[in-house]
Amino acid sequence: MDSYISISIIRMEKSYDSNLHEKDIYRLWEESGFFNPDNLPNQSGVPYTIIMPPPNVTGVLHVGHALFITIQDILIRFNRMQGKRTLWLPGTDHAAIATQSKVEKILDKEEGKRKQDLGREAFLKRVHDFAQASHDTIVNQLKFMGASCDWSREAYTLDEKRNVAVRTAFKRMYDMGLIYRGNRVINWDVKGQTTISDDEIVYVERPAKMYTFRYSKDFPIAISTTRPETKVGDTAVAVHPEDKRYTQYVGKEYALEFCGVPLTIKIIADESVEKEFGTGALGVTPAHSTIDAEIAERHKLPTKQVIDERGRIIVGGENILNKKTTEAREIIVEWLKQMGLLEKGEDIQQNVATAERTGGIIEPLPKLQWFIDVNKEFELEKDKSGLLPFGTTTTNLKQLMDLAVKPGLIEIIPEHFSKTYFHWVHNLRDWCISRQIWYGHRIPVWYKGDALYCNVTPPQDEGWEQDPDTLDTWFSSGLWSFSTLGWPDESASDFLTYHPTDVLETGHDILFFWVARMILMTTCLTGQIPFKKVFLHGMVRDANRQKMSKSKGNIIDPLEVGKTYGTDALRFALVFNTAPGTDMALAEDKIKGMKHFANKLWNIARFILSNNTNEIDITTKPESLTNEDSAILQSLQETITSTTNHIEAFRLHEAAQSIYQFTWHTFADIYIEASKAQLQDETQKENTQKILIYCLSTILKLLHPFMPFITETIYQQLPFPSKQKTLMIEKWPL
RNA sequence: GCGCGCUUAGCUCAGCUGGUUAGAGCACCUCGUUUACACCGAGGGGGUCGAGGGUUCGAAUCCUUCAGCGCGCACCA
Repeated sequence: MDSYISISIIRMEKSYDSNLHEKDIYRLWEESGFFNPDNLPNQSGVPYTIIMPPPNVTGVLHVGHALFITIQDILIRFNRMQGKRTLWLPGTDHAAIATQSKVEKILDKEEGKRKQDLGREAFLKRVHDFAQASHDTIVNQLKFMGASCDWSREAYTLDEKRNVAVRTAFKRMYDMGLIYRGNRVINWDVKGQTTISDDEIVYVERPAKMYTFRYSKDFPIAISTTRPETKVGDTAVAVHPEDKRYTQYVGKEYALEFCGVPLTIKIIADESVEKEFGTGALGVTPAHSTIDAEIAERHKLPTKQVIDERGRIIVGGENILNKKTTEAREIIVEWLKQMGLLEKGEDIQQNVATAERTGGIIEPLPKLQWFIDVNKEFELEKDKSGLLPFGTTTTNLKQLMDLAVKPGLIEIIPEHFSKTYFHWVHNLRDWCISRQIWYGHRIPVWYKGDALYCNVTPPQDEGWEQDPDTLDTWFSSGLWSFSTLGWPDESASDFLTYHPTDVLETGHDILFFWVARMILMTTCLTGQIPFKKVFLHGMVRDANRQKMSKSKGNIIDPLEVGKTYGTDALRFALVFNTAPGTDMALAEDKIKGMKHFANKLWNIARFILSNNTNEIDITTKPESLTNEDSAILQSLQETITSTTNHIEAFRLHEAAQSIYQFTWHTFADIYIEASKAQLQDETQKENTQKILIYCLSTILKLLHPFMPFITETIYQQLPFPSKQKTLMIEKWPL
């Protein structure tokens, strides 16, 4: 019986206990240096790059982060084992508005102070400290999840190198005429006291009242609105050109007094007006509606701002002056009633624009801001990726974004998301990039009187003042694929070696925010595509398909379940039975089931290693196979092929399924059971031992990208004298 | 209004270019402690693949209509 007991088994507990191994294993990997592609044995290998979507430094990682870490780590480990020079570059995102408002909240709650009480510099120090602490937590969590990223290249969207990239990008695009400063109607977040982009708006359905009235008794047309208070800023009434009810009035101008405010209203005809809506006549408020501003531009109408940044009325007599919009509304409605001008007040459902971050109402108002012009024609100097049709060099940003996504350039997976992408691109308007917040990249523009100076470095002479605004966080995120690789130094070896990157893996919810902006910035500034594939994952929901949120109490904390069931079990549960791009339901039971699988593997290894397989010469092939031997070897070969094909086609769920089924229900259930008899037969014993150990080591390799910790732990127990220092760089089986 | 997606076993979902009796995990039922594992093994029940129509030798898979659910974008005067 002695022969069944070996040294190996003594070092393997009866049931796999992840907490005994994971930390040591991660340290082993880090010390090996192989996270850094410069240290990989095969320096002539083809590069393979993923730049990590930087998590916001606003808190701790949630299970959604756990999902992206898992998916990217699988792709990275798979490609590394295939001998590629594999780089997974990690980083974190300063997330300007999100981080600043988080610190503002803490400041208010804990000290009852506002940021102005501290001043710009002291406040920024607070934000910086918060971001640093948050960053450290995130890094530890990434390591906990087993992320095999190259920490020596770690980047932060607001560090010095990225700042140089941002200033350079701004300067170049300014010189190309793609960045301009203009007074336009923007989305003003009254609560957050900043502009935001169109994509940061969330529409919330609310009940509202739609009023139908005339400006004055003499005015011939009634109009409808939910916002009577803005009507003090009207400069026209627009009707449809073919609306016979009103043709007689078109072109006429009326001077009148509306609630104490003198107005000059011109009646115009514009195609954009719907005859059927309301009275078929639209009161045009050029200063406080994007649509109206466009009409005003077409008809050369004057713009009159009547609401300011505090969301208060700035015209009129004491009755409305300085009042909040909602208060002014009531006053004006009351006035309309008294004057007998109000014809109707109906209850309707209305979509109100709110700011994604603060939840505050968006007040459209005119403001001098910085924009990226998406329609302006320019010369694309170096078209390295072959974006433009042969022979052409002029383009615009919208067209570039359109051209970049197609077979041979950028491929979006799942494919149907490319439709969503094109739809967004085609409807894109100029992107407002300046923000009135303190935390972020300061706009590299200085003013002295009427003079404006834009450059990467400040002007040398006295008296210049820098623009107080910062840039939209997505401006710097848009540079992420190349600002992390040494750009603006285009001869930097990382940039030359690893760009364009291979895969961008991220959630489909930030397709516009981020993916599209990266394509815009990268094609424009480098003439290259940023990545070859965009691999989108879905949202992680709870077992009942509900969104996870603190208030619902249904949050699964990756660290907590990782400690209970093992990180490998969590990782496997996240990809098992989950198709790309679709939302997934994650129940704790599922993770538990995957823990059982890990334990199964553990015991398979214990069984094999306790059968003296450490004395077996695995360099020679087994001979005279039994039926069971042939069957398992063939099945293993099929598993290798299908797993490889599935991963290459981004079907990680199928790959996981394939390994799971083979390991448990073919290898363990059938072959190991058969081997028990074969091991008793002296003529078959050695062959069987060889096959067992061969299958085990192959399973470890196939499974390693998915379950790196347990596979490495077992690998370290294998008897091969010729094995690699870590399983991480073993050769992927063929 | 425009667009996208989903509807397959009790639950959560796979099913890649149409091809043998439609799969997995969990749950359920029966039996079982044997060189690893009860976090296990052997066996089992359970689906007219949302509904109708069509293409095809053959459809969960392709086309079409409809219904329900979810999401995105736009409008919202």
